[in-house]
Amino acid sequence: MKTKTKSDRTRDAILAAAEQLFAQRGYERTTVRDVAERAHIDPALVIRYFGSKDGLFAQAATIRLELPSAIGVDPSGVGRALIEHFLELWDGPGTRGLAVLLRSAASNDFAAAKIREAFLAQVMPMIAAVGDPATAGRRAGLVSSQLLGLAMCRYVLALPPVVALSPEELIALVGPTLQRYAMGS
Amino acid sequence: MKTKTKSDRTRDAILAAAEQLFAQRGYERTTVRDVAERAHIDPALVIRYFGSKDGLFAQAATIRLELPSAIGVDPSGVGRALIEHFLELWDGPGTRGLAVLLRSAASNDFAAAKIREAFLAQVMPMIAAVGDPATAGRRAGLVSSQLLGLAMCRYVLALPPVVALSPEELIALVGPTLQRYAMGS
DNA sequence: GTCTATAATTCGATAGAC
DNA sequence: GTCTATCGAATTATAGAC
Repeated sequence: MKTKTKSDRTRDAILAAAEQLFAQRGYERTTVRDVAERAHIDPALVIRYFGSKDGLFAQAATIRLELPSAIGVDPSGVGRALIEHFLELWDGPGTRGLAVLLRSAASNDFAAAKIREAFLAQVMPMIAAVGDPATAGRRAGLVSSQLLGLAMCRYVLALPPVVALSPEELIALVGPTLQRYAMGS
Repeated sequence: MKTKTKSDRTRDAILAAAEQLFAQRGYERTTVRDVAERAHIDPALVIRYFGSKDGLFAQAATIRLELPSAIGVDPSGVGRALIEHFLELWDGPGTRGLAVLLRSAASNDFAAAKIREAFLAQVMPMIAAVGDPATAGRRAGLVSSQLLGLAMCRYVLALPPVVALSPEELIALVGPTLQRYAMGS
C-alpha cells in the first residue's frame, strides 16, 4: 500500500521543515511557529501531530550512522572506511540527523544523550571487531572525538580552512588518525 | 589602586555567575533572572551593568587560549605541548571561557565567530612557526578539529570512555595526532 | 546603588468552530 | 483535517521610587 493520506503528507511536511530548522538553528532557537510557517500549515497542527515541541524534536533527531557491517571489515582499512563513510553521510544529501543533534547537544540533554547513545552503540561494535574488545570503549571514544570535532569545525563552526578541504584531502589527512585510534595506537 | 567600589564587586559577582551558567547551560537556556539569582542581586541590575543579555554574554565569553609563545618552539614536541596546554586549561580550575563558547556556538553566531577567531588567530601563529606558513591554515584547522572534538566529547557531551581517560593517557594518545597535523603529515 | 513594578514580546499549548 | 482565537507562562528590558 503506497496510499498516502493527507494526514501523512502533512506530517511529512512538518517533519521535513523541523529537520531543516533544528539542523540550522538548534533546538532552542527553533519555534513551533517557525516550523509551521515553513511547512505552510498552522502552528496548532504541529502540536496536534507530535504532541509537543519535545515530541517533534525526538522524531526529527533520529540518527542513523549506518555504519558498514562490522563483520569482515579489513582491519588495515578501517580508518579510511570510517572517514569515507562519514563524509558521504555529511557532505551528501539526505540525512541531517547528526546536524540536528550537534546543533542542540550543547544545551539539550536529550540531544546529548542521543549522540552518546548513537556513537557508543554504533561505533563501538565496529571498533570491537578490529581489536581487543576490552579496549573498544576507549578506542571508540577517540574515534568519536576526531569525527565529532571534524563535524563541528566543518559544518557547525564553518572554520574556513576545514571547510576548504576536499573529501580526498580529508581522507588522506584524517584517515590515518582514525586508523591509529581504531587499532589502539 | 586596589580599591574596589561596591559597584565593582557587584559587577564581578554578575560576571562570575554568568560565566558559570553560560558554561553550564549555554546562551539560550541561561536567563537574566538566573544570573541575578546566583549573584544574589536584582535582575534589573544585570541590564544596568551590561546593557543587555548579549552584552553580558560578550563579556563572559572572552576566550584566552594563552598559547605558549611561538618563538623557539621545539618542532618535535609541538604536539605534546598543545595537548598538555589544553588539558591544563580545561581540567584545571580557572578559565571557563571556552566552555561558555562551546556550549553556545551551535546556536549563537557570536559565539561561533569568537571560536573561529580565537583558534585561527591563536593557533595559526604557533603552527606557522613550526612549518611552511603557506600551509599553516589547513594544519591549524586540523589541530583545531581534534582539540575541539576532544573538548566536546570530554566536557560537553561527557562521553564516558573519553571522560575516563587520564591526562597522561590523552597526552600519549592525542599528542601524536596533533604532532602529525601540526607538521603537515 | 538597589529594588519594585511593569511594559512589551514571544513562546508553547489548548479549545472549539468549520 | 485544518484553522481561528486565545490562554498562561516566561522572557528581556525599562521607568522610577527609595
